[in-house]
Amino acid sequence: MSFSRKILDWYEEHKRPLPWRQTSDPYKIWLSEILLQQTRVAQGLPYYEKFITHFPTVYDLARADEETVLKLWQGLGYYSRARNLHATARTIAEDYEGRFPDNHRDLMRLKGIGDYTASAIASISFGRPEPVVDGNVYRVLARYFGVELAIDSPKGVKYFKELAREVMDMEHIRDYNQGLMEFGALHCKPKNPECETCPLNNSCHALQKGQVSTLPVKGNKTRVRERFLNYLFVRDPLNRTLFRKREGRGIWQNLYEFPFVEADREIEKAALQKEVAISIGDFRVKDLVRINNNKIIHKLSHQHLHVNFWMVPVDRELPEGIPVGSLKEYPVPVLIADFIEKYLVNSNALENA
DNA sequence: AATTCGGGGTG
DNA sequence: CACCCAGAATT
Repeated sequence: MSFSRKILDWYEEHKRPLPWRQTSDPYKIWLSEILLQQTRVAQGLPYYEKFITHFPTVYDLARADEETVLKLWQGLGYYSRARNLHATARTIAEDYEGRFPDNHRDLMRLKGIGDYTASAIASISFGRPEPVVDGNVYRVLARYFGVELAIDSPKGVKYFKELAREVMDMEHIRDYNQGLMEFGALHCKPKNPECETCPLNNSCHALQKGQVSTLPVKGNKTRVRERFLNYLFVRDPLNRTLFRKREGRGIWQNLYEFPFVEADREIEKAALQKEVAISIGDFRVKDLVRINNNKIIHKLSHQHLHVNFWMVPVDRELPEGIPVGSLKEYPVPVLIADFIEKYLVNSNALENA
């Protein structure tokens, strides 16, 4: 039996009943694919339900404010996906009469849609014979065919894409593509793959050669940057505070946060007090008080954020102040959401600080 | 060709 | 702790 036939049979027996598998509506397929980029099904699933409920059609999403979209996306990470999702919804509504392109080339022109996602939508929604190559597919193909090229090298990317095209079943492309990914996610797992019960175990190259634990091969390892952030919870007599949209490049673009002082190392209270006196301008700043008792190290893929939150009481009303009670309405990074929840909602922790 | 975009689950 | 996740965009 062929490779693709075994994948299809396995999928028929083991597939999970996920909501985007009940339809071929390109809007829903597209939404699910954007949500699931670099994201596990279990983590993305509740967000899919939320988005479909709030935005049943692409027009509903196009009509929304970006801030509303970011708020719904809050907690999922890689927020450029949300911004691009919103931008593409508007493109589809305004320039495409609400209909998604039905082929790989035209899908690729839309923001947030790269080679993988274009192939996924073209095949799953429109039945086009396009192979998908995600992290799961890299693993299954590398092991089964014994490919030792690094999956994150240009040669590797090209080779795996061509290999995937050669072995796909274009007659059953919807189930084949989803089945191959599902097989990688549930059976041919990164660690402890279940080779004993694998339908491919009599012809898997890695299994015969003892390479299951060394394939696939990956090249670049990520370097982590250490950063030191001091967030300022400036509070005026009316319990208003300063809250700003994060602009420019870098993490958390267009999300909200408190003003902050960044240093190249852990900063002392006296030095910070000096900085704060400058940045708050002519406001009289009383004593700074560190709010968090324990060290906060917020870990991202490429950054370790060493964070302190400081109470900065000021003696008169802030013209740009926002009521503390309304902070929860803004889209914020998890780090800020956790702070608000811990110190500003269940608030007695703050009074003890 | 390398880096940089989050956050959470896993072993 | 390191690794991984239905990758894309930028440099």
